[in-house]
Amino acid sequence: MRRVTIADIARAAGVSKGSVSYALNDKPGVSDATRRRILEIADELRWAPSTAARSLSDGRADAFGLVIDRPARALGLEPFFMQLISGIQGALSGSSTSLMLQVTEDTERELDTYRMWFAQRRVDGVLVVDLRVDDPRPELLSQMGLPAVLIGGPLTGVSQPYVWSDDASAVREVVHYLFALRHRRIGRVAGPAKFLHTQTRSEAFSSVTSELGLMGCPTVHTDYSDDAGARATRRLLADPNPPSALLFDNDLMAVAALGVAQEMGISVPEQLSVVAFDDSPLSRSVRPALTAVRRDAAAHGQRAAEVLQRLCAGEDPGSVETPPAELVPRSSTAIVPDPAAG
Amino acid sequence: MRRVTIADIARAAGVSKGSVSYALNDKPGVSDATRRRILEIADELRWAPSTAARSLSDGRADAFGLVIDRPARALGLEPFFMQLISGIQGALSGSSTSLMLQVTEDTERELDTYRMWFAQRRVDGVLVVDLRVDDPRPELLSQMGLPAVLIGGPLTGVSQPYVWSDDASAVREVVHYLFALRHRRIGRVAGPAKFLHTQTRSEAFSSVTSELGLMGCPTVHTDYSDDAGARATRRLLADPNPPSALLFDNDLMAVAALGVAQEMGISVPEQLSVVAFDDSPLSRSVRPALTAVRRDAAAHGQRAAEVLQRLCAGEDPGSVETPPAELVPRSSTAIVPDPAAG
DNA sequence: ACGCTGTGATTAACCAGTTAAGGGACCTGT
DNA sequence: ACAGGTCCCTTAACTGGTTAATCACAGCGT
Repeated sequence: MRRVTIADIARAAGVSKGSVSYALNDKPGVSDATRRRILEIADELRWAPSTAARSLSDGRADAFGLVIDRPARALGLEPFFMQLISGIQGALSGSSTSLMLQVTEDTERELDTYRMWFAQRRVDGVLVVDLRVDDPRPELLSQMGLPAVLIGGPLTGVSQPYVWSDDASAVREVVHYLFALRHRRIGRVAGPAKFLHTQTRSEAFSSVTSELGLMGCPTVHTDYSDDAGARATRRLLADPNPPSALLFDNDLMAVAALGVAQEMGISVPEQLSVVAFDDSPLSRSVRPALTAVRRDAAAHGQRAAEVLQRLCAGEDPGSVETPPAELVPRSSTAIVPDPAAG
Repeated sequence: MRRVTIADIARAAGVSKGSVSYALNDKPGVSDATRRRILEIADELRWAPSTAARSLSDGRADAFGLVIDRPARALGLEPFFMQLISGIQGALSGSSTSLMLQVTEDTERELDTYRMWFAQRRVDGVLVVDLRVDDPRPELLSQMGLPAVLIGGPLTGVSQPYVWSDDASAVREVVHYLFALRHRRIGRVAGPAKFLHTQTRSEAFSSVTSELGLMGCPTVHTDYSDDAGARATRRLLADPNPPSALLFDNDLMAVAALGVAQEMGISVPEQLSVVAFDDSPLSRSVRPALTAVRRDAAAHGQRAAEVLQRLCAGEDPGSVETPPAELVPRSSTAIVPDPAAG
C-alpha cells in the first residue's frame, strides 16, 4: 500500500502540486470549484500529510514531549502520571499533535533527551513535571529556545508559563481539619525533599502547625515507595509521644501505614488518623477507607497541554491555576476523645 | 539558536554535503582523515540529524507507536501499562527511536490512530496491547503494511510476531496451589470477556477445575474497577454455598474484595483465601498481604520492543515467550481446616 | 604512451511538502 | 487601444538529509 502524496492528488485533479497545497491548507490562490474538487480527491485517496515533509519545510514537528524522570519501578504505582497523560491526550485530540514520551533514570539523561529532541526537531515543545529545587531544566530549555510549560508552582524567576494548583492551601485545609478533630500532634510523611511540591507542602505544613500552636509536628522524607512509607510510619509511631494523625504525600504510603499500624496494634482511626494525598480508587478500596486530598491530575495535564499549544502558536498564554485539591473525608480519620470528658 | 545542518559542517570542513553524509553514517566514500575531520567538526558544532529530513529521504520515522484503548480513569490504577512503557523505553534507550503514545477512548479511534500514524509516516511500527477476541487490529495493520508486534498470546492466524507469557499455566498453578490447601470451591473475578488474556485465563481456569473434579467454580466478568470487583465479590460470597477462595484478575479488585469480606464479617484468610494477578507493591502493602501472581510487565515491554526493532530492520524475529508469571504466596491464602479433624 | 582500476571526492536527483515569484486570461477605467 | 489590477494557476526554490551516478586523479602493468 503505497502512501498517497499531494503529487498523486495533483495528477488526479489535473493541477499543480502548489494548487493542491493551497487548497488543502485553506489558503487563497485557488478557486472554490478547484478547491472543492481537490479536497474531494484528497478525501477519496485517503491522503494524509507526511509529517516529515511538512516538518522539514515549516519546521514544526507536530508533537509535544514529556519526560518523566522517576525510577521505572515507581512509575506503575503513581496513578498521577497516567492521569496526567490522559489529560494531555484529551487536549491534543482534535489537533494533529502527538505525544512523545520518555522515561529516564536520571536528570542528566533527561537533559540529554531535551537536547536531542530539540536538535532533531522532534518536538515543538515540552511539558516539564516534578519541578525540583534549583531545577536546571527551565533555564536550559529557555536557553535552547524550546517552548515549555512547567507543571507545578507557583514559580518565580522562570521565563516559562506554569500550570499549578494550590498545594499549600490543601495542606492547610487538612491540618485545620485534623485540628478541629482535636489532633495536636500531626506527623507528615513526605516525598523526596528535592521536589518543589514537596517543599511547598512542607513549608505550608510547618507554617500552619506553628500558627495553630502545635508543637513537635515532624516531617519525614521518603522516596514515595511503600517500603519507605512503612519505615517512616514505624519511626514516627515508635516515638514516646507519637502523633495522633499522619499526613502522607501519596496513597500507597498511606496504605502501607495502615499495615504498620495494624502490626503495631494501633487502631485506625480510633488511635491514629491517616490522610493521603493523590486520591486514587485505592483510597476508597482499602479498609478503613482513606481520607484523602484529591487532585485532578487529568485536568492538570489538559490545561498544561492547552497552554503549550498556545505558546507554540506564538501567543503569550500566561500561567494557569487549576482548582485546588479537595479534601475527601472517609473512615481513616476520627475525632480524638476529649481528655476532659475521659 | 539556529540549528546546525550538514551544510554547515560541509562548509566548515571544505567538503560537499555528500561527503559529510557518508562520513557521519560510517559509509565508504571518504578517506579516514576527512572522516575524522568531519566527525570532529560535527561534534564541535553539536550537530544532530533532523529527524524530519532523514525520515523524508529514507522513509523511516525513528519512532514506535503504542495505543492504549482503556478508559482514561482506569489507566492510573493499572501499574501494568507504566511498567510496560518503562520496559519499552529500556529497549529503546541507546537507539534513537522514540515512543509515541496515544490513549484512546474506543476501538474505532484506535484504528484511526494507526491509519493516521501510517499515512503521516509518524511511526515505523506499533506495539499492540490488550488483544481482543476477534481483534480487527492485526488484520488492519497487516493490510496497511505497518509492522507490528502483538503483546499477548499465544496466537494463531496472525501474520505478526507476538510476545507472550503463559497465563494459562499461571492460572493452573494457582488453582493447584489452592487445591492443595484443600479449597474445593474457587471463584474467579475476571476482567472483561472481550480480552484475549481474559479468555485464556478463563479457559485454563475451567479446564483445570474440571480436571481436579471441582464443581461450581464460577467466573464473573468485570471492568477491572474496584467497584466492579467489590460487586462481583459480594455476589459470589452471598451464594448459599460460597467459594472458599477467590482469584482476581488484578490487584485493585482483590483489595476491594478484602474490604467486602470485612464488611460481610468474613475473615481473610481464615474463611476466605484471596489471590491477585499483577503483583504490584500494593499487594504487599495491604493487610493481609495479598498472595499474588507476579508478571514482569517491564520485561514484556522490553522484549516486545526488541522484536519490533528486528522486525523493522527487515529480519524475521519470530515470536517470543517470556518467563511465566510466578506465584508469590503471602498472607491472604490459608489452608482450609480438615473437616475430618474438625 | 595508453588503457585499466580503484580511491576519494562532487554533483544532482529525490523524498513530500510549503511558498515566493511569475505569468496568462480577463475585467475595468480612461 | 492600452495600462493596470485581479484572479487563478504554475513554476521553481527551499527545508535537510540520503544516495546513485559521475568525475578527477593517482598508481600500475604492458
